[in-house]
Amino acid sequence: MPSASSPKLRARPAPKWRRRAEARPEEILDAALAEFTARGFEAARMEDIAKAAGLSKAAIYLYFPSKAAVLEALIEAKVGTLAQQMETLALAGHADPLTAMRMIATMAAHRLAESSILAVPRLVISISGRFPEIAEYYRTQVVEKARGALEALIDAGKACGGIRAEIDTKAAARAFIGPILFEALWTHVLQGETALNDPQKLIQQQFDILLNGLEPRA
Amino acid sequence: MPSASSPKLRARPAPKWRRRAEARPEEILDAALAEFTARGFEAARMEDIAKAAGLSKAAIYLYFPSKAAVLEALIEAKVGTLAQQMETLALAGHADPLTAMRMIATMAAHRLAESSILAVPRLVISISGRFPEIAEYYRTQVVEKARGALEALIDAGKACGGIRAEIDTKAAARAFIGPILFEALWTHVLQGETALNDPQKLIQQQFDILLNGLEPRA
Amino acid sequence: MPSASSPKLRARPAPKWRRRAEARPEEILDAALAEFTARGFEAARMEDIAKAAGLSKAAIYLYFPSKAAVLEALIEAKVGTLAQQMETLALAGHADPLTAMRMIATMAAHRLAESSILAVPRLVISISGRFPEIAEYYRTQVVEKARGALEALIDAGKACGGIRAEIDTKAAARAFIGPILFEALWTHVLQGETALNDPQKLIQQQFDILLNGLEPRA
Amino acid sequence: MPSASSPKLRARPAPKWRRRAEARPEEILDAALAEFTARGFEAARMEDIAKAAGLSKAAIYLYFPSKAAVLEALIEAKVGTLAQQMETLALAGHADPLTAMRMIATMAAHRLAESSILAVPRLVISISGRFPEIAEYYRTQVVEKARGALEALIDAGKACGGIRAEIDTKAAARAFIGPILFEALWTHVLQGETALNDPQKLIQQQFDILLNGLEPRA
DNA sequence: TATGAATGAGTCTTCATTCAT
DNA sequence: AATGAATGAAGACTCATTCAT
Repeated sequence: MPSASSPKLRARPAPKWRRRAEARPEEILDAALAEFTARGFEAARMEDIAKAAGLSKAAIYLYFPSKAAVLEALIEAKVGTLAQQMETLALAGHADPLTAMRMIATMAAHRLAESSILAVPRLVISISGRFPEIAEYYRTQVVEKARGALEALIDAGKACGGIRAEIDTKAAARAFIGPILFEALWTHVLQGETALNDPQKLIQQQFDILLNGLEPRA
Repeated sequence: MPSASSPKLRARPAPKWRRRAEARPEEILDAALAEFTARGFEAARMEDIAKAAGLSKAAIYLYFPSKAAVLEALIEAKVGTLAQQMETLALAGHADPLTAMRMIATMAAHRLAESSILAVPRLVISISGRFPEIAEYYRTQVVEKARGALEALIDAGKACGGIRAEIDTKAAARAFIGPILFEALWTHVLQGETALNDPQKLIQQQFDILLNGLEPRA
Repeated sequence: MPSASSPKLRARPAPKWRRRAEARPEEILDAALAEFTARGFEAARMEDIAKAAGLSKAAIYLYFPSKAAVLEALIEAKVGTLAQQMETLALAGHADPLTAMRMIATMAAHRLAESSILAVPRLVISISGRFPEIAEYYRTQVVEKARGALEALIDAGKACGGIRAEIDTKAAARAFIGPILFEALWTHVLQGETALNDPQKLIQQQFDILLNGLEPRA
Repeated sequence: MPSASSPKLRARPAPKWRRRAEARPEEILDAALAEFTARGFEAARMEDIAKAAGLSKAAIYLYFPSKAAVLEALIEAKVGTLAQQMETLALAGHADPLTAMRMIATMAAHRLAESSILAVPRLVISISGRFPEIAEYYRTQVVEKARGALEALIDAGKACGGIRAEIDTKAAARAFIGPILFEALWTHVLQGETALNDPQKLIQQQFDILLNGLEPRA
């Protein structure tokens, strides 16, 4: 993460104390995520974050040098977990790529039903104007990795004949991810009625189209 | 799925002296959109909006009672143009639904290449936490309408045999919209390298998958 | 009235136009009195005064150079009427001073029942901190005149034997005015239950005490 | 009928650094009283109050949520002291009611000579239009209590024969309080020449009239 | 480590006042 | 004589951040 790239984000001086520094920061970040997504980065108040984390406002500054630093650390932390999960998943399924894709989609659909899962990407979208480096970081660390893994899967599918060879890999990845993403935004951001409450069926339908296409087969 | 390219999105150079008062609100909204998307709603300063619109800070309050009211009016105004465009488009193509869909997608891909097009939906996403009613308004007035129109098109396609009858309409709409939306977010929010600079090809590939599916035909 | 005594009150330049200047100003002053007493001088908005007077905000400035000038003119106007009324009254009754006093008190009690009557003195009290010259002007032009007239009456009463000669004139005036004033403040400012709704009785009781004293006569 | 001379009405020189937080609210209220009475509630600036109290503007908001809240707290605080003083005084003198009344009047006259004493009632009058509840609060907590105590005294006087039985108690109270109140307003609000600089004589004269009446005894 | 107290630098909002018409 | 439009200056209130303890 480009931690000092933003000119207003001073690098935090490696602190000497940081004793219980393993427990506290995480609590703070959790609280911050909640506040940031509820009210937006600017509108979120350090005091509320502190209260939610069970600290005093001033104590946050023992762990993070500024509000922006909290945001950065927050993204960084969430990204860590995510990225590796994805790679594992994708690598797991080179044997039978299509089955692997269906598993991935099912899992994704399940997790996207919980609204907290979308919190981070939503936050990233909302602050992307003010913190482009964070958006970029998220893209490279999360989305691009996931995309890469998915594309590898699709290539594997093409290799073993489950997927037509002439298909553009990027387009296929997009066709796979896009609908799920759309449903997630629709549900959690725009608060529309969701198809996510029956993930099994959602994925079933999606895969039918994805694999067989809209047109009737000859 | 986006939006009338307001030709005034860039604020015009502030004129030295007063002009027709009827133009003012629109100028203010254009300036506001620019500031809101650049910095976020909270971080945008009324003074900057005013300056960009060529007015004094206080003058904005002659037209809108508060910052939040500017936001609301902004969304409302943009939504107005959008919604009707969409319906027109969709209704236009019941004769040959599949061709119509391809046209719509091509047009969308073209327009999404301009980054200003995504400004409003992005703004909606970023403020959806603080102003859920606005998000809902946007959903019902824009997204739901567009979705409805598209679903009608798909139903027409099913009726005339161009689309398999057993396909779920909602899923098909999702499969159509999702990838385009994903590419737009990818490009403008996450700033990844875009496929949008060759919209023709993008749509070509997308439709190939959408119509024929990933699997080889028997 | 010390019209330019306050350094912040510029003397208004004798205007050339002032054509319908006889009707408008009075309407403005009436509206101003209402707003000033309802909200206080500072909190009263020129726009509300204008609206109440049936003009545009800007039009007030054709008649008065500033908000403070409106206040001054207002006091000046109200004082004019009051002062002469009082003198007339007092002079009228040198023949039978005690009867005259009773008449004055009765009339005062009647008029003080209307809450609008107290509006000006109340306003004077409330702005006395910020505009000491106005307070002084009011004292000299109204209260001192009234007091003078009343003291003359009391002196006349002493001369004709209706009032004990050894009584201090100022103290007698105070004893006469004070209770009425108190009742008025009590009623209109502090909103207590009033004795003013039976002015006849009020004055009866007051005069009994005033003339005969609290102690039993020998 | 006024009030405990708060010895801190003049703001103390602001100390360089923090002191006991418990003292702060009181300091703020003292400073606020000074500013409110000098300029009026609306015209008084929070910054000036803060400066006078030796704090920053923002610090006031640690203790009071708004300017109006400062006003309310101010009145409440001053009222607290006052009310109990009055009751004590009045109860003290049931043995010899007339002597007690003379003592009360003397004390009142003495205290009214200090201009700070009238500050609170004056403030109450000036804001009564905008904050009627405060005026009412002041009436019930202060004026009505004082009046009640005084009326009890007068009733006691009637019972022991020092005051004529047929006299209306309320009227007598008014006749007692009114002149003192008038002199106070006259002196401190209208800035007339005062009789208060010889309180002894003032009370002497007042009581002569009050007890014996204006008319010569037979 | 932790915090209560404090503040400087803003931001929205209001309003008396001006001016072109 | 009148006003719709505009603004400069000001004020209440907020909040990230600091500091003494």
